[in-house]
Amino acid sequence: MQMAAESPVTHADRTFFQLRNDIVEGVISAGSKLSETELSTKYDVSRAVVREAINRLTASHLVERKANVGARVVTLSATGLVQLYQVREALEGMAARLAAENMTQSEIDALQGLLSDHFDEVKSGESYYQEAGDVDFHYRIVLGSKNNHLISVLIDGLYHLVRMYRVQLGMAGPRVTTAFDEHRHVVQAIANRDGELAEILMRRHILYSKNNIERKLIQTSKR
Amino acid sequence: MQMAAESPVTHADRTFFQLRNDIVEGVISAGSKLSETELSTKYDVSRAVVREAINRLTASHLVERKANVGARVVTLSATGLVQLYQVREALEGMAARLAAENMTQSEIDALQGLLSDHFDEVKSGESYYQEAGDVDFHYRIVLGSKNNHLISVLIDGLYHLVRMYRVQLGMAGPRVTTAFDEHRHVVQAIANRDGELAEILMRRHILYSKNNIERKLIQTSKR
DNA sequence: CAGATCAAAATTGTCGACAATATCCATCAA
DNA sequence: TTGATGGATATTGTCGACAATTTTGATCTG
Repeated sequence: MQMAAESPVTHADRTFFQLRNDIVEGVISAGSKLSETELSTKYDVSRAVVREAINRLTASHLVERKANVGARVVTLSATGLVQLYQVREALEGMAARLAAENMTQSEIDALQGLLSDHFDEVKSGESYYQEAGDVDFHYRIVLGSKNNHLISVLIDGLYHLVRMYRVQLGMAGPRVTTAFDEHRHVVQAIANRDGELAEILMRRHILYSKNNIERKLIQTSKR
Repeated sequence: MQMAAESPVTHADRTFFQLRNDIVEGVISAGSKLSETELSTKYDVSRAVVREAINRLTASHLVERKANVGARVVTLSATGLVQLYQVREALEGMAARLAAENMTQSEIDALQGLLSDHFDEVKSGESYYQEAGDVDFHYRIVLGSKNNHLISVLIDGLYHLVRMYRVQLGMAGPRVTTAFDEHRHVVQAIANRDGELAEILMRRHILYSKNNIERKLIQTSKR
């Protein structure tokens, strides 16, 4: 999937992408303060562009800002994770419903092709699956909804937070084969143009997914 | 309802609120270009604060920005309206479900009180209802979800766009009494702590609501 | 020692100037 | 007339300096 390469055109763009990546990957740790001057020397740009980058991150819910005080990276928590997945369930459920109505036949074919590629990987045991494959699957369906609001809220916003949770909790986990089956059923419903079923299956898939990552979170906090 | 008075603390805040209001109310017309210098003289602040205000509006989907070109107020369209309501259906449906689980008993009591006040108004024929009452109803349920993502996406984001459509299409319309009944049923489900039903009813309410406003849009475009 | 007070230091907010880019418009060639 | 070219104009992007606010921490007081 030619992942709509986000190419920075302005300094603020570039700084925004770098900063976002550093936050998601944990290079800048969750809950830490973002000093404008410090970051401006680190990324070698003026404070103004750092400010703009931070403002954009605030819009993605990766950073919280208080007037006259400054910005902090969000802190990860169990309740935060649950709330995030509740929103995902609602939005991606709707996305699956709309995808069933709006995806072109060739897009559906491509989606099925993607799935059988994954199947081969899983069978031959390579399968790190989760990260690359799962993301790709969800992206295609969200884009297939053809709903701009849905697309931007999820892809520009929530997904980065989801990834932040995954990365920082060290998700490589199992859940490969069962998730694969769930994906297969969703695609089947979309291919049948059954939006109602696609929504139900997608919501359930995300619910399971939440339970899985939540279990990890609890394990981690016990250690 | 003590509507969490958004009080501007910084110039950028104030400019953001003013600009947002001017856009929603149609003082600055849909689709028009936002010149930074022009606005900075109009609101009597520097270009930097105008830029920040515009960036925030971009995050709320009220304006669109292109690098090195500038920002424009979004244009309203039938498909845009449909897409907006699809997202509302998903998010507010989930909000109603969560509200049924998470609202305190006193919050539910207050919500029922609000409804019977509205009932008196409707019966005595005052009833402009739609704007004030409807907004209040939806706000309470979204807040009752206790889900921060849901709250911010809807209240800081989509609702302003919804209002923009309503204002600019001159919605004062009928649909008062039937909407009232729909509200009543949703509240009943929440009072019964039946999240599943609350979600279904809320989704249907929003669907009807969309059909109603869509009809107006078609009428308007015919004129 | 706990808490209040206040000046110093650090950080964010705002501004005007300059640089980089896009847009406009007159000129020219086919 | 149409379309291309290139320079003038206007607009956005970036910067460093100053203003306003918060935070720090040293001193004083009970």
